[in-house]
Amino acid sequence: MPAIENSDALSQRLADSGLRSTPQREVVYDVLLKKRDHPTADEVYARVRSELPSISLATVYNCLETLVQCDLVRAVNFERGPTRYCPNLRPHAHFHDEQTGKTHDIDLPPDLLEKVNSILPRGYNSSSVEIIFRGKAAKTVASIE
Amino acid sequence: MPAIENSDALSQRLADSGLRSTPQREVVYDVLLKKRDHPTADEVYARVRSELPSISLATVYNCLETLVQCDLVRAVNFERGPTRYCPNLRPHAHFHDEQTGKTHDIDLPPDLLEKVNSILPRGYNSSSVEIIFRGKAAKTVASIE
DNA sequence: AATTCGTTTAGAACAATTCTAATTCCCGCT
DNA sequence: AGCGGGAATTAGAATTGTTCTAAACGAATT
Repeated sequence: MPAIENSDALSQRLADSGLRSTPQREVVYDVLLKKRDHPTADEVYARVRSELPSISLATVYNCLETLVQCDLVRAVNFERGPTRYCPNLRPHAHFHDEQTGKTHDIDLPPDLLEKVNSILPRGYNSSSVEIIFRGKAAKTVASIE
Repeated sequence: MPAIENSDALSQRLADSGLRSTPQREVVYDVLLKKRDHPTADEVYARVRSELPSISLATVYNCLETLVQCDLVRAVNFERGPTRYCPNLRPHAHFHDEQTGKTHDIDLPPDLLEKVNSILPRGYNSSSVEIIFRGKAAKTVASIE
């Protein structure tokens, strides 16, 4: 696992952005790292509460937003519905299983992003690409959910 | 322009699904065809009203949903915020200009979808792929918005 | 003309998120 | 230690986008 993906990285990144490390931010980030099933803010709230019962939902939203700003977490929106959060920083696509509702990370080979970017006509300057598959995954597929 | 992208196609597709052609559905579809700037339901509502002043917002939502069901229109969700609607049926990606907020369609070369699909590990069965670019488009880029 | 069923409608309800204003917390300074 | 100031958290209200509900409408069918 890359060194960046642990809690020490958090205070580092926060400091870099002139922000403070707080218990709320740490627990929110820990929760995302611990169960990488692309939870919604509400789901994060529920999980964080078992550790920090007095945290408020607004703070969970604030913390998630902060983590996204610091590039430690990606916010993902397939379809209408709540935003989901993903601490996987490697370039990856999302596979959305329409049967189970679960979302799987699919690592992207380095050359693919190039190839995808190459379809952009002149004048388009892309800073990021998102790829979302929809379909059905075999039961046997190993996954972090 | 492909024959499917006109209003006659609408009653055809509706009939195929056992649905009726109505003035509301026609105007909603016309509005989407006429100005392809990926409008939200509210924006569609505003445009339709100039032609059909008594239509209700609920009906606009209903019609849009119907058109999506008939595969005449794609619903698109980048980021949180309202769903946007797109009558472009060709395989295409979306380029979201972060400066202007405008969304541009980018046609996909036939081999790209193959290439993209090929990164899926065994066991993943994709029924559709969505590709979203974010970035900045040069002012000079020609576009239907 | 009565029946039926799909469609439209207004408004209420709902879900997700953001805003507001008050409080609390932490840090550096005296 | 005590104080001032900015950052962070908080509860709850407000907002936004969408869906639901129940009534009314309308076109086709008996």
